[in-house]
Amino acid sequence: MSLKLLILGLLMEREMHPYEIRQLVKERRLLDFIKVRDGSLYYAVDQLKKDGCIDVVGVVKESNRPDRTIYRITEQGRKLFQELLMQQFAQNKVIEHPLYSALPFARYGDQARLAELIERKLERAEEQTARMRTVYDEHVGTVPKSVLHLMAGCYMHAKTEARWLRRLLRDAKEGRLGVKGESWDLDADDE
Amino acid sequence: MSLKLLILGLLMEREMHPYEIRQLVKERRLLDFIKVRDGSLYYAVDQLKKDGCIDVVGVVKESNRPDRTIYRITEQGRKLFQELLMQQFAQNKVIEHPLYSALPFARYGDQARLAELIERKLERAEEQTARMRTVYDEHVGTVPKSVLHLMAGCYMHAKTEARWLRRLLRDAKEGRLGVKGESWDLDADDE
DNA sequence: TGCCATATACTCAAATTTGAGTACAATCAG
DNA sequence: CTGATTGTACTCAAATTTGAGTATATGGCA
Repeated sequence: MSLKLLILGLLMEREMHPYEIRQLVKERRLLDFIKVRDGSLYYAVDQLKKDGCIDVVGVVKESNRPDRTIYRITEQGRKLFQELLMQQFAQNKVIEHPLYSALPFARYGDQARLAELIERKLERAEEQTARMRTVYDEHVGTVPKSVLHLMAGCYMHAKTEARWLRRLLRDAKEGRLGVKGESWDLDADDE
Repeated sequence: MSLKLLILGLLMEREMHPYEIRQLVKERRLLDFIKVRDGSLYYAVDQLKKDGCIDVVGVVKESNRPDRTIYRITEQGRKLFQELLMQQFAQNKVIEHPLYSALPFARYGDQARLAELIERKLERAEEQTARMRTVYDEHVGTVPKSVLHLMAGCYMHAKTEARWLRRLLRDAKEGRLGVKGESWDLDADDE
């Protein structure tokens, strides 16, 4: 599981408590690319502990803040880390877009309303494209190239989505979603 | 949940039993875009029944085949369908690539091995691009345009992934993943 | 005829994710 | 100085997904 990889990866750098992991993920802009819910985080940490991949180093009681349990990665954990890293690179599952399950039934919905929703999605995708571009530009030269690739990938995918939605919107606006249609040029860059 | 949308959408056409839904999804090539595990399918059907969105029409006992429970969509179900459809178009979550959680830690792994894995991923992405292109071409003129858009989206995303991986592979092969690197042209179409 | 693979039609426990809630502290505007 | 918001650090039940298993039947091949 990718969250375990994330936790172990950060613990390779130094000992941490779960909340600190959360903070670090945010700080490094990884939150823009990887979702981390509190529940999953603490669950994953518990699993890792149970499997002997991380150890409790100690509990810090700072005056009147809640206790913070600090963890360290073990030898076992380093092994799992390597496995998960390779696994993540080895697995080959096709990414699924939420619209994929909706599009086949688009003709049953109110066309005008759908066009509106698609328009909003397009706006978001364009914002996302711009944001990812900025994040990328801001990190050039300061982070390892693999991280740059991560940001680049996010930008490219966002841009592709925008391009996709732009055409979808055109057809939606003209109420063509339900009719059998001819081909268009999938590779054209018609922005 | 998108699986419920799928089930209700197919039941809009006619009454069916769960296994038939599975078959239909396969037949229409939707399986290429949407994953449907048996467990989830039967679970979702149970939920829909419990919520009164579908009714049991009857159980067919064909000689010595297992019984097939046939379901029909209810008025309630049609309402939920509309809701889910709109929800699916309205939701705006960024797609997450499995590599996103691995790339930040790529420098801790064996570089040669990673390059190999990336190469394999690239091959798969190229195959997927070609397959999706074929699926698209095969369906032009015979399916509603929204379905064509679905296939087009899948093709475009696969193509983008291949373009992304191609550059990643170049850096991985030269062991540059761990070093701080300069910018490259994200929009170039260097195939 | 015997054997194996595949198709049919599910079931189920275990793992994981989700989403909301808890409890206290600090900070800041009015 | 008071009330509202935000930050810290988790907890937990319920929903969902996963992956494997079950049981029967059919078709093909040797």
